[in-house]
Amino acid sequence: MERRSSMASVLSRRLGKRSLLGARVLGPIASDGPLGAGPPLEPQVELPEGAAPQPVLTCKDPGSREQPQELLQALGSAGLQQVAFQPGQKVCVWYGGRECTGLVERHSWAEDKVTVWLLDQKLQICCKAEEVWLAELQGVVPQALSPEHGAQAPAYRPVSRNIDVPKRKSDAVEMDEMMAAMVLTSLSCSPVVQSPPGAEANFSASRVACGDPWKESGDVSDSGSSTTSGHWSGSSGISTPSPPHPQASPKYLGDAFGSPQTDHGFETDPDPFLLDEPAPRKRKNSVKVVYKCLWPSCGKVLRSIVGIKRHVKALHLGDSVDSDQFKREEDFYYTEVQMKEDPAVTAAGPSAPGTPTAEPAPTARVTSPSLAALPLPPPKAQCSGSKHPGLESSLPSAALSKSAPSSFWHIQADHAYQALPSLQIPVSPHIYTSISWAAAPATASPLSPVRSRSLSFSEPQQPPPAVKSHLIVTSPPRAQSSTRKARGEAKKCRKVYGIEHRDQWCTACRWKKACQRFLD
DNA sequence: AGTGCCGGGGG
DNA sequence: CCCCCGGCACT
Repeated sequence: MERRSSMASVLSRRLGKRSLLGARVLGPIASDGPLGAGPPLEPQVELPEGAAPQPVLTCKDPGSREQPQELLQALGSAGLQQVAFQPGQKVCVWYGGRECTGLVERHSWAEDKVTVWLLDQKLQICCKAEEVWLAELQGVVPQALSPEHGAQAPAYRPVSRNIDVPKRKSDAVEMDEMMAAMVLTSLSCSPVVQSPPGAEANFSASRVACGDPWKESGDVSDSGSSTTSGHWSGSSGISTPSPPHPQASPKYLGDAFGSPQTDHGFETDPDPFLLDEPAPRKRKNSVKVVYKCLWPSCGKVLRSIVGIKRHVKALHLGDSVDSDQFKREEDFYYTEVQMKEDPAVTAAGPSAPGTPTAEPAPTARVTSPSLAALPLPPPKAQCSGSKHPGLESSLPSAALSKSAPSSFWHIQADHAYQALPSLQIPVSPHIYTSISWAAAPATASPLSPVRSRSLSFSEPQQPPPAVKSHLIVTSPPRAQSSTRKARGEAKKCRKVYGIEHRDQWCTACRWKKACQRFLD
């Protein structure tokens, strides 16, 4: 009745918005695969439009290469060689357990991060500068591994500095095993992991293994906040059973099994991790990076990776862990923390990062050396009164890792709808993932989440040659009123699960709201 | 016709 | 809040 009347006004209002949208500043972003069609948008920031065109966007790195002297120092302390990577440079990265070559997308000094386009993987990752080395430099090639990549040997690899790096016979399978082992290990031993058990479990090895199953665009970048809808459960192949959390929501489990596409075991929506620089990338120069030992009652803080590794290895791991499988285990026992200036780090001992005591996200950021991190249930979520308390708290990683297609993240994601800010979650002592739920409309982050592709959830479709990421328009005239999300090309719950399994949809979808699970 | 999702509305 | 749904923009 009156709805009608109000409708009118609403309508006009809506139209207004829509028309704006209709104008579609982001035209190209939506579906037009080809980027050409787009309006005369400026080259726009970090839009890695396809790896194809040489990515030399020299122009604008958001607040990057400025004058991070401090950082340099910090790095120096780490005893690492510091290189200024230029966009377009060919480099090697230790990613997913092996070296991958790629092109430098940009080098953010402030973060000491380098965004690299992995050619083989067709994805972009963001890692610490230390983990990247110029491909051209034929320097001290440490191990004799990467026989295959013989082409360019790493001139420098952080890890190998003190400790013999694992590089074994680059074997995908072995890699998996290794990862699995690591995961398990950290799962059972790691001090911090206790609370968020699902953690490592999710961190399935399979996705870490470079060049493999993890969908093409499985990028993992720790770059600030990445829009994420978090979800998906473990890997298909490996089901890391974690004894601790036996019971899962019968409901979800049930559904999971019943669900037709459960077989996939995971629903990846890699995009979330896409590289979207957190708008406020700028960091105070006073950032200090330290590495904290996460061993139970240790909490030692060192300023260099090498140092911390040595510490962990020597004091906690001992030499026993020698089988190459564990060589890099130290990685799991320390965490990198970037602090503003706070000398209080040391005191942080008690509240280990992995603990639910989520640290005030902004201050601490951690990156995993070379492992792809998976999103984890934000520890915070629990606090923020979510409705499935039981579920979340006892969310069995195991359970979800195998069949529940959406159980775990599903749940989390659902709440995401409720607008979670953006937090970083510890995935494992040393692996953090930052997630930020796109509650972005408000913040006019010019460079906001960019989703590139739709996750091929139930169809093994091959990724197009180049990962395309649509950039988010930053139309100068700030048409950021783009309230209505441009129709995503990604699959949404409905498509994925079908109406029959509506109960598996994310709540947002169920409520006919913007899908939070497969956001685009 | 089918979808995605904004704006509203009911309980 | 949680959940549903009319309706409209898009596909």
